[in-house]
Amino acid sequence: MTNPGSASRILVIEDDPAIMFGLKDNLEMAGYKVRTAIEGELGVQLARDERPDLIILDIMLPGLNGFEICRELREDGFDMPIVMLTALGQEADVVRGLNLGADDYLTKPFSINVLLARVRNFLRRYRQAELEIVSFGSMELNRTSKELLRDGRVIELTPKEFGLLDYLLQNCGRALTRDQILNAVWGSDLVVTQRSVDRCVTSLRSKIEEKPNQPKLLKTVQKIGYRFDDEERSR
Amino acid sequence: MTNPGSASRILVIEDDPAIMFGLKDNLEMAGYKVRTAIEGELGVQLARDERPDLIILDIMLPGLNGFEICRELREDGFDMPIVMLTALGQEADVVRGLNLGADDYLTKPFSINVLLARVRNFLRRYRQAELEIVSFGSMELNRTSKELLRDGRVIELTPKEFGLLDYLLQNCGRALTRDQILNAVWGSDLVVTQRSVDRCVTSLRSKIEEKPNQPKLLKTVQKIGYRFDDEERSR
DNA sequence: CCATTTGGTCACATCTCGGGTACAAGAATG
DNA sequence: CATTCTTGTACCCGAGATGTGACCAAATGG
Repeated sequence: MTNPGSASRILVIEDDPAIMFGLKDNLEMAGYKVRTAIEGELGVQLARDERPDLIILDIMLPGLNGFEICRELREDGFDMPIVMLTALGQEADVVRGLNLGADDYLTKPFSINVLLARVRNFLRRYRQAELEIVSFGSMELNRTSKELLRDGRVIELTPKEFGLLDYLLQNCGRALTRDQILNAVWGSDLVVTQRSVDRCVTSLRSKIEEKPNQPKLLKTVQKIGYRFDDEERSR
Repeated sequence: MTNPGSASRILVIEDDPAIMFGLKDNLEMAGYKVRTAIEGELGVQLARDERPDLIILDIMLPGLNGFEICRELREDGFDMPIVMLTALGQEADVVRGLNLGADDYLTKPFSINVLLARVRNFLRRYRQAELEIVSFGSMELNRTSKELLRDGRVIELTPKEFGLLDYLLQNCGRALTRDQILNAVWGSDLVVTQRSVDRCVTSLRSKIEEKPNQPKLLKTVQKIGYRFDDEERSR
C-alpha cells in the first residue's frame, strides 16, 4: 500500500556496489525512498514484501538474473514499472527483457539525469494512461470520437494507425518491442510479420510528424522497436 | 424515465458511510436528486430500475465490486456516465475500470469541488439527450411529435430511422459500435444482424444528408461503427 | 382479406485497409 | 571502408468491411 503524501519507494537490484550506491544516493537526493538488494533472491523477496512503486533491475546478477526476476514478478501479478540496466551491446537481451514484462531499459553507462527523468515519468504514468482525451504537442487524440486533431483540425487516421498511436501514447516514453506492439494493437492471435509494425509506423509518421524522416515524436529505437516521446510532458 | 426540466438524478454506490453521506449532502445542496446504495447488488438494481443520469461508484464494495457493476451495466446497454472512486495507489485498477466502460475516476481523498465540477461537466454533455427539440444544421428533431423538420418542412422518417437518429444525437460526437446502437435502438433482446444497422444508416442518410455517399453528419468510423458529427456545435 | 408500410436479409458492388514484396537508405560491425 | 543487418518506403493486390438495390415476411389498417 502507498501512504498518501509519502515518497515513492524504489527498489534497486544491482550487484556492482559502485553503481548501486550511486543510484541510491541520487534517488534519495531526489526524494525517493530506496531499498537495495545485491542479488536476485533477496531482490524478489523485497519486491514481494514491500511492493515498491518502481524497480531498477540489473540484468547480470549473481543468483537469479534479471530476466528471471522480471518474469517471476509479472507471473505473480506485480505490475510496478521495471527499468532494466544493461551493459552495452546486449540489445538482444533487452528485447527479451522487454518482452518478459520490463518497461524500459538503460544502457550502462547512463546519465543519472536520464534515469531520474524516466523514473519520474513512470511514477506519473498510470494517471494519464487511459483518459478520454490525450494531448501531445499541438495534437489531441480523442478516444471517444476516435479522432485525432491538430490545432482543431481533423487528421484522418486508419483504424490500425489510430490503435497504434493510442497504444504508443499509453506507453509514452517507453521503448516498446515490435512484439509488444503486435500483441497490443494487432492482437496476440493474428499472425503477421513484424514488418507490418514498421509499415504502420511509417504511415503514422507521415501523418503526424512535421518531417517524417526526422521524427520528433515517434522515434526508432534501433534493434528494439519504437518509442513515443513527448518533449512537453517528459520534463 | 427522465423528466424534462427536473433535477438530474445521481446514484451513489459507496459503502463508507462518512463518504456516502458527505457525497449525498453535497450533491443535494448542489441541486441534484440523490439515491444511495451501500453495496453492489442493490446498486445495480437501483441503476436498472431508476436509470439515474450519472453514477458515482466506489471500486471496493461488499458484494459485487465496482468493476462488475460497471461491466454489467455497460453490457446491458446502459450508457450513463460512471465516475469511479478509487483509493490512492490503485491506479492500476483505474485503467481496468476505464476499460470496462467507466468514464472518469477520482482518487480518494478528493476535493468535493472537483467532483462537482466533473459531475456538472458530464451532465451538461448528456443534458441534450433530454431536450424536447434538438437542432443540428438546418434541421430539428422534435421528440414529442416524433418529427424531423428541415427549414420548417417535415422529413418523413420511419420509426426505426427516428429512433436511430435520436440515439445518435444523444451521443453526438461519440463513435458508437454497432452493438451499442443495436442495444439502444433495437433493444438487447431482439436478434438481428449488425448489417441491419448499416441498412438503417444508409436509408437515414438518404433522407438527411445532402450527398448521402459523402455524409457530413452521419460518419462511418471504420471497424467500429458510426458517429454523428455536428460541426456547428462541436468545437 | 387485401393493400401498404416497415424493416430485415440477401446479394452484389464498391471501397478501404493493410499485408507482402522488393528495393533503398541507414546503422552497426569489424 | 566494406559488409551485413536493420529500418524506411513505394507499390500492388486480396480480403474484408461497408454501401445499396431488390426482395420478402411480418405487422398494420381499412
